[in-house]
Amino acid sequence: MGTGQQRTGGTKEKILAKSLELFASKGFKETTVRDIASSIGLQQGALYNHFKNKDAILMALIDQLMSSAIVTIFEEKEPSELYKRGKALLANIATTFKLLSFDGKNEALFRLMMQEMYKNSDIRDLYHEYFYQQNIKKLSAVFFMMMQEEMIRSSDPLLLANEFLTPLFFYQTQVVLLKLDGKSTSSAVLLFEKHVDYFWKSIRIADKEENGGASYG
Amino acid sequence: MGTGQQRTGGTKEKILAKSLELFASKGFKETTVRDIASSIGLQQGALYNHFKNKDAILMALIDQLMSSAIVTIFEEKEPSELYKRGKALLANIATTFKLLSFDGKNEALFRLMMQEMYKNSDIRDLYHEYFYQQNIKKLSAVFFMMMQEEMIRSSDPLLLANEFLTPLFFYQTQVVLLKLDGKSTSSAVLLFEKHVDYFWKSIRIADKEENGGASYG
DNA sequence: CACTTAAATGAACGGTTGTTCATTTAAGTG
DNA sequence: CACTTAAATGAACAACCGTTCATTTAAGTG
Repeated sequence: MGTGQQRTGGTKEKILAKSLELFASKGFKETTVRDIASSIGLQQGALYNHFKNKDAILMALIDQLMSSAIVTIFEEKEPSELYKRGKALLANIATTFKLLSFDGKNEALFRLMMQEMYKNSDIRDLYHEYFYQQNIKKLSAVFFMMMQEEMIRSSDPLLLANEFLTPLFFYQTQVVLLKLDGKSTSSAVLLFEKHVDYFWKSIRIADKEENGGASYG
Repeated sequence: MGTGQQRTGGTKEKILAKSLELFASKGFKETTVRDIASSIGLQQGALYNHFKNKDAILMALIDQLMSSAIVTIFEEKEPSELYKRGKALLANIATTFKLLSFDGKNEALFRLMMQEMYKNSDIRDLYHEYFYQQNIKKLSAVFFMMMQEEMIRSSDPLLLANEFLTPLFFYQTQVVLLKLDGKSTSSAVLLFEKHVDYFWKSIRIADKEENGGASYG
């Protein structure tokens, strides 16, 4: 007894994966336990060997969301290291946002979060704390250091962080929505890079005109 | 016969108003016909004298959404008139966004749209066409004229329109979410105005230094 | 082999859902 | 007044929901 034998063929993981897909595309309430079970070739009752109830499946997915790539935009380094990379850091963040919209699992987690946020205060807190606040704070710390080093014009770091991340978040949403209808995402995708260029040009200290010249004249 | 006598005490409107409230806070599927009926002191069956079924209520609300203030950010004037107002126009748009988050009905329509967008392609189309595309196009026309008149630096008008509207949309969402938890919206609200200042400063042609000086030195 | 036990079955349960409908109520019309 | 008709009632229905459970299956262990 108590040897904790593992006999599972990964059913629990299958349940989570299929539930995520279904919750993301139909919504939590609209997805029935029978939907989930039949999507992996089981009877409804079998699910209750792996989860206490339907809500427990959602909670397990929320846990996944918290440690997912969605909420960890930055690499593991500290702001005091990150700021040195300048525009390349911003470009990297933008690319991360862009790729997340095209990774199946992250996209589903994103859609789940967006839909249930308005009903579920746990998801709302998670969105606020991890998805928004944490990234905003870290990025404003980066901008603060860039200002001290006179890489960028000095202004409100928190505002700058919002100005930079906010459009990325919006474009990410746009891409996800466009994909739902099978529409082209190319023009939305272009905006990711255009935003980085535009943003960096508007904040950098234009001493050296590092690459492209001024766009007017 | 056929005189079309109106005997109603506005029940149909009550149904729509209460349904909107309930759909926005609990979701469409989660709201029962009995919820709606009892919220206006009726029995469930009475609703079917006014709407064919539950879906018809949602569709009626979608029609309201289409003509609501949410999707008509601009005044009725043409871009060739609007552009002359310069920064004041942008400030006005930002204020409109801000106020919409505090108007009960518009806020509810917004929440309904955000929740059901991912499941309902009608709402998704409406969001894309009216809420996003229409405003983006009109604003880029305005920016284009501002460039021709050398009020602002010349660049991609479509990009500029996105750069301006996108943060406003995000802040609007933030305010709505914060209000759901009864949290303070003051710092989010501040960002509306900060954004206008920051944005205008970064695009205007800095010939005359119209008000605030450069922020570094 | 016998024994244990995680996992799957499938019927069954109580509750809730959207919807229907015969009936009643009450307001407008001549 | 009598007549018409929109609106409200409240019980009822069939379908569907999440969940339970006695039972079976099958894999690991000694």
